[in-house]
Amino acid sequence: MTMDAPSAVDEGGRLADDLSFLLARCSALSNAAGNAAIRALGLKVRSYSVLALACDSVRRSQREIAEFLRLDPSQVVALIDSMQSAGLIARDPDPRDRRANVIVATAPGRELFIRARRALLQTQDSHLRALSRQEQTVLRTLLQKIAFPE
Amino acid sequence: MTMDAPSAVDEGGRLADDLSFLLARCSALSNAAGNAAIRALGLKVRSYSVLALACDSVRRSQREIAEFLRLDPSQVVALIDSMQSAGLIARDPDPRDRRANVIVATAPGRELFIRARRALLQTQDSHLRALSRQEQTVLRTLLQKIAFPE
DNA sequence: TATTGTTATACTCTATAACTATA
DNA sequence: TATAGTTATAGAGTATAACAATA
Repeated sequence: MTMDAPSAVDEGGRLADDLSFLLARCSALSNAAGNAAIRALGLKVRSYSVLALACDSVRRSQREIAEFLRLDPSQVVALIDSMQSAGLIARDPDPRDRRANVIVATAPGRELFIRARRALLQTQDSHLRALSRQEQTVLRTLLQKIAFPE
Repeated sequence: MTMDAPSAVDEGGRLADDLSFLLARCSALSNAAGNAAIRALGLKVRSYSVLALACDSVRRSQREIAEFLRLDPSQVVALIDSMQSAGLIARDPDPRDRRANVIVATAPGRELFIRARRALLQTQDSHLRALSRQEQTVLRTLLQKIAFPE
């Protein structure tokens, strides 16, 4: 019993203890910092993510990119359009399924990705400086369990 | 050296290992599940968060709510308007600063909050079932360090 | 029949600037 | 001068349905 006993509604209901709220706030902070970090490169966190997948050795269709980034496939069309216009990625027809396009990064796209990744890592380090390396590893493992459940 | 050695770009650059991406994806999943869980109550995660703060024993101004939820103050106006029309919260003029409103929940608002919190906890339990209780506690602590740095 | 990419559309959310009344 | 709340508005993001080509 403290002097400032929380009300009945407060007990266990504090927003600051709510995992969903914390995820939302951390994600918003991270997204804002990330956008600022790569704005000079003409990228946002969203387009950077597409670029990262296009650089990955796993070749992915637009559909797979949409699922991975939790976007509607129709949204991915516009994203890919603009990045293709900018010469960062290309639509590679899938010979095994003529409906599908595999999204691959161009050489300039890969160079930009590497620069953007470097810029993001620097701000992440300053933004996540509240966590030790070990804590960051623990956080990564826990988030991956939620993000990609078996 | 595995048979499927990652490309040079892949090394250390996999999106699935990126804390910012993981935060975004977890937040998106959590937000979608949360919205579905309380849709029948006429709430979304956003309005639920406002309601939770209005129920808190700490009396907050619109400005403080905006900062806490990482929203622009102008967005909070519309949110509060609709929730006030629904009779869930009230604008309580701050006698010490006649510019400011303190946002407080009405009795129906508190009842709805309790029901919504119950609904959310149930889906959280199913959504976060990938984590043990102990892991959830660790995750909460780590996220709080990022969300509210000293 | 079902799926991939696409288009179109409407809706919500977000960001910005400006205004008022207070401080 | 600066701040709390408000208004207006343009832009970005989101959700939905429908379509052609292909499976």
